[in-house]
Amino acid sequence: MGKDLIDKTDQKIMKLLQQDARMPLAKISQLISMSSPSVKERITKLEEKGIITGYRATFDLDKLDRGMTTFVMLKTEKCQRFIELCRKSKWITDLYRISGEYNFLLKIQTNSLLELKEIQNDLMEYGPSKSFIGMEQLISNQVDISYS
Amino acid sequence: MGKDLIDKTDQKIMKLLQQDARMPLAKISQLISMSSPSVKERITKLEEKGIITGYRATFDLDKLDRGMTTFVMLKTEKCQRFIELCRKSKWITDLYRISGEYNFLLKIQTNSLLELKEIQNDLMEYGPSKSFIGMEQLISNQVDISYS
DNA sequence: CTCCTCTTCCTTTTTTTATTAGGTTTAACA
DNA sequence: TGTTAAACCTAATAAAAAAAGGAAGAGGAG
Repeated sequence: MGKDLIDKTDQKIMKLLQQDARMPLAKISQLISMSSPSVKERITKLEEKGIITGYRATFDLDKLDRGMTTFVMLKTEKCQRFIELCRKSKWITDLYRISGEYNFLLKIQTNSLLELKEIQNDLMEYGPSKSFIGMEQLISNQVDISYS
Repeated sequence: MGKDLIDKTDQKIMKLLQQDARMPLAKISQLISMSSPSVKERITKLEEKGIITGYRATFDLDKLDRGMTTFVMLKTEKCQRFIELCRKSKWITDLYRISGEYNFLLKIQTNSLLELKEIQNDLMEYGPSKSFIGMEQLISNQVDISYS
């Protein structure tokens, strides 16, 4: 039925699109030695199969006054309400349900401790939590495509 | 000197490009009621200012046999060597230096516990660590652009 | 084996999109 | 008040994407 195999060529295309989602077909086709209609056909198939899920611009969070990263682990029983709160929050960029002592792991991007304090206040009522300030991002969402 | 102000229009453009980095200028220009050369000019400036840092394709990690997410917090004194190891690792997609009891926070994407076990072995020699399995990603890198 | 079908790729043509050129308006400021 | 710079526009040109049509090869069924 659903054979989602991707070959070496697909991998190369995906790698290029991961680096630059707006790279023209002509350039991709040149880099991997394949005609641009064929490249396009492969990309379309990868999209249809749901392997490529989208294309996003990335921003410099410092320049958007969101340079401060904080991770929070939190334990709560009011899960649905908590998730809603996170979705509405302008500062929470990532939310995971996790195993272990805590239920959730949040990534928060704020300008300063001021906003962070406000968020912490909101979170407090949901249960105990632990926070870590992110000092430096050394690797950022680098998915290695080779052999999948 | 470097006034990095972005206005309402820039925000709208950025929001659209965050949703779909490959949206044609014509569509953006229609959605925000501005001519496409003007839209292009703004995008170019946002890139030049370093506010827009890139465009990336996103993938379904399940379909790439990388569906399992694990977070590891680790304390080590061999920082440089540890960072090198992480950079070389095919499975580690994110690495942060953090404050507190642990030095580093890693995000690991594997197929199964098997690969995870191998990684844990490698990590062990660097120092004590704590792991959490990510059960579900509820919010994924959603940066709210409004008022920056 | 041989015909059929499906996939993948190609080249060529057409359509769409991006870029450039040139000009208008407005605001800031000497 | 004249000058400059920024931001926008329209129109023309250049570039890229999409569509059309077809060839080559792999695998299955008779």
